[in-house]
Amino acid sequence: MKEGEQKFDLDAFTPYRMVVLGRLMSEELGAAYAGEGLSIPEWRVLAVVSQAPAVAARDVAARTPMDKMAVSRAVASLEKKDWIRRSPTADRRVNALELTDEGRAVFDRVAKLALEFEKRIHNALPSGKANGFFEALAILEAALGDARVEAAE
Amino acid sequence: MKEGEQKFDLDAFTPYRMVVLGRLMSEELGAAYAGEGLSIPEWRVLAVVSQAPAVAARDVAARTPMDKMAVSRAVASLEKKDWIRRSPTADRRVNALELTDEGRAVFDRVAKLALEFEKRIHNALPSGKANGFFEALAILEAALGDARVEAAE
DNA sequence: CTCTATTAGTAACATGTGTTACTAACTGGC
DNA sequence: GCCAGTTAGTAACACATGTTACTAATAGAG
Repeated sequence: MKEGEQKFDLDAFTPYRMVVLGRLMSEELGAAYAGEGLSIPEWRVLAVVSQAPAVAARDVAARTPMDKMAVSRAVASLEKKDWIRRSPTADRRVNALELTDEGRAVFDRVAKLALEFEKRIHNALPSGKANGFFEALAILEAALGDARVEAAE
Repeated sequence: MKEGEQKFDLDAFTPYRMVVLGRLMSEELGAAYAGEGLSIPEWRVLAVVSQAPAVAARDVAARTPMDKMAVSRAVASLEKKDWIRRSPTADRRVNALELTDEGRAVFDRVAKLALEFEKRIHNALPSGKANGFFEALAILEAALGDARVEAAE
């Protein structure tokens, strides 16, 4: 190796590994999503709306890594399938979002598969390692999230 | 909660957290990539080619989560910028890929930033936690990768 | 040799995603 | 009340990405 040349092993690079692993997981789950005709943004919207009744689109954007445009698209698509209902609120710019019965049924089926998958992940990790892993995840989320907020100010 | 309704907290869902965290990291690094006019696929190609002299595009595809079309596009773009050179081989379908001097220089600068970022990640994790985290990553990669290969057979 | 099956790479199309800019609606100061 | 500034949501555009199908080249069976 000449002077100044960087040695670099992509396989040992953490951001790369995180992205690839996240992608592997998404692909696994893709079967569950796609089987119900759900995209990932749509699934995220359903997940947020299922927890809080009558949320607004902006709340979904605040609770997920989607911008308001992505939420808008997902909601429009979900409404077309009659899985979500929009109703007017006092603030006429805002629509309250709710699951329809059918939307709730779809969400329940996918959530069931998602929870099974989550269990598989936990089982794959030897007991004792799992806790450390999730703690480390939280630490990194906090470290990077903070850095990002600071940079935006 | 009515009968059969799933309780589901997106923030505690590991695939979601992995994807979001990977994305946060990519955004951090985006400054480094974009500062040099590099996209992520291009960066991956540079990283693979920097390690092995005269690899073929198919090898890049085999070593990364990119399909051959993604590699083709990244290589075409890198060649236009004169950061990669293609030379013919005995098999006339295949081109041997190599970094140009300028390509090597760009790669070295970005790799330097990437390694600094990697160090930041390690420093963010309390000593003792870091090893467990990377071991857990490897376990999950193996578990999911295998499942995926099986499914494809 | 030669004919079929496979492989490397790309073109063309469809789809998804990010970005900017806009409209309608609201808020708060005056 | 009224106007400047802000917010919710969407439209329109550019760009990136995935998918399918194709071409050229090679390998391998017979």
